[in-house]
Amino acid sequence: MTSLIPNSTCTRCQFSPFCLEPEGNSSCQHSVNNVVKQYRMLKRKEMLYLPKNKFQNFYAIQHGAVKTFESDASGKEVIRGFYFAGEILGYESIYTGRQAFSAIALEETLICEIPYHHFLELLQDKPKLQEHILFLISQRISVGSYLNAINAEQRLAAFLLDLAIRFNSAEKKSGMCLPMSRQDIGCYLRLTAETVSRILTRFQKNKLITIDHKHLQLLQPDQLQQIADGLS
Amino acid sequence: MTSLIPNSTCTRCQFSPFCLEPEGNSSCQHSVNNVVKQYRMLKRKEMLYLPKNKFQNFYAIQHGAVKTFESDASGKEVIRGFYFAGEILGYESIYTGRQAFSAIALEETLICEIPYHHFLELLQDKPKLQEHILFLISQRISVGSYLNAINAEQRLAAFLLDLAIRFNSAEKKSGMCLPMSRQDIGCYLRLTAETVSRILTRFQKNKLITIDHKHLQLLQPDQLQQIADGLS
DNA sequence: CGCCGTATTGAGCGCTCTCAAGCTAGGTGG
DNA sequence: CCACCTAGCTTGAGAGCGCTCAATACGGCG
Repeated sequence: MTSLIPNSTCTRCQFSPFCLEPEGNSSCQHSVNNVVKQYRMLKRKEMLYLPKNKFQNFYAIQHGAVKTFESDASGKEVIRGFYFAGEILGYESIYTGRQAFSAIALEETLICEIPYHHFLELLQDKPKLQEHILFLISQRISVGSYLNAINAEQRLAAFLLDLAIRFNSAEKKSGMCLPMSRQDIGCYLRLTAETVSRILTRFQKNKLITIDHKHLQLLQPDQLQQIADGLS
Repeated sequence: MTSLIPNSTCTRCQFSPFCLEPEGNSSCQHSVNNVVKQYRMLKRKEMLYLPKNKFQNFYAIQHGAVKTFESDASGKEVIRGFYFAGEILGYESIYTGRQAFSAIALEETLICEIPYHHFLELLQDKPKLQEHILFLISQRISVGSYLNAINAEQRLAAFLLDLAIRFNSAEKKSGMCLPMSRQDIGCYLRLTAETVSRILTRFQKNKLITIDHKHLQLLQPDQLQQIADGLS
C-alpha cells in the first residue's frame, strides 16, 4: 500500500476526511489512514476502466479530467459525467458491483486508487466518517440536475456555470481550459456539437462569455444564470 | 417511538434490513430496531413536506405513491421523481440538510417516518448495515437514467418499463393503475401531456400496450425495450 | 343533470437535428 | 520554412419532432 503524500489538491478533495488527519498540518506528513492503494498516471485518451469490470475501487482525481460514457444499443456514445480534480468516481457502481460505464482521461490525469473494501474497513473503525460518505453520495444524486432543462440554451448555460463552480477559483478569473470537445459537451447535454458551437457563438456575441477554442471565460455569470433558469 | 408492525410491504421495503431482524419470522413480531418513529397516512394531494424544510427524516412508503417536484424560476412545475411502495425518500437531501423538493401524495398513502439521527445511531451500533445504505444510495444515483434518451418514444417506453419493474408482480400481469396524470408523466419526461397522450395511443395502436385512462398493461415489453434502446 | 378537471385529437410553427461545406490549429515531413 | 494532412470547430440550409394553441370528449362528483 502506497503512502499518501498530501498535496494542494488533497485539501480540496472530497475524500480528504478519509485520507487526512483532522488535525493534520499543511506541511503534510503521511496520511494516517492508508486508504489509497496506489497512484495511476493516465495519458490523454487512456482508459481508467471498462464497463462490466468488477467494481473494486473508488478513484479520486488529483489533477486532470475524466469522462464516463457508455454506448447505447444503437452504438451512439452517451456521456454520463465529467470528473475534475478533487472529485470521486465510483459511487454509481456500488450497487451492481460492476462498473456501469467506461471511464477515460480527457487530458493527462493523476488518479488515487482507493479499494472499496479498505474504505469499508475504515468506516467500521471510524463510524464518524459514515456521515461524510452519506453526504458525498447524497450530493452525487443531484449532479447534473440541469440536464432536465427543456431547451438547449438553458442546459448549456447551466453546464458552463456548473463547470465554473467545479474548477478552482484561480482558473475562474482568468478563464478555464475546457478539457472536453464540443462533441463531448453535446453528448452530455443531449445536443449535437453543431448546436453547442452555435450557442457558444451566440453567448459570445451577447458578451456573456468569451470562447476561443478550449479557452472559456464567463463574463456575465448572473445573466447566464437567468438563462439557465429559463428567465430570458 | 411507535413500534413497527411488519406487514407484507415490509418484506419488500428497501429499508427492511434496518427495521427487521435478519432471522425475523414472517409471523412478524415487533421489529428489533425501532427506527420508525411514526406512521403517517396521507390523503390524495396531501403534502408530505415542503422545500427548504429541514431534512430530518427518511420516509418509507408502505403503500401508495408520492411525487417530488419543484417549480422552476419561471413557475413551471418540474417533477423530480415518483416513489412507490417499498421505496425511500430523502437521500438527495442529506447533503444540504434541507428538503430539495416538495413531496405530495398521488393517492392515499401510508408513510413510515424514520428520523435520520436514529438511523445514524443504528449504523453506529451495527456497522454491517453501512454497506446496505451505501448500496441503496448508489442505486438511487441511477434512477431515471433513461431521462437522457433523445426522443419522446424512447423516454416514454423506458418509463413504462421502469414502472413495471417497480410495481409488484401481481399488478404487472393484470395491469397497473397509474397514480399520476399525463401531465405529471410529461413533466417528468420533459414532454407535454399532449405528446404523452399521443404516444400512448400510438403504442396501443401498435399493440405494445393497452391503456385505458389510468389502467395500463404492457403487452410486449421486449418490443418496448427495443424502442427504449433506440432500436426502432 | 351539469360542472370541472383530465385526456384526446388536430393544425401549424419553431427549435434542434441532419447533412454538407468551409475553416482553423496543430502536427508531420520534405 | 512551408506544404500538406487531419481532427475538431464553425457556419449554413433544409427537414422533422415535439410544442403551442385550440376544440372536443370523457368521467367523477356534487
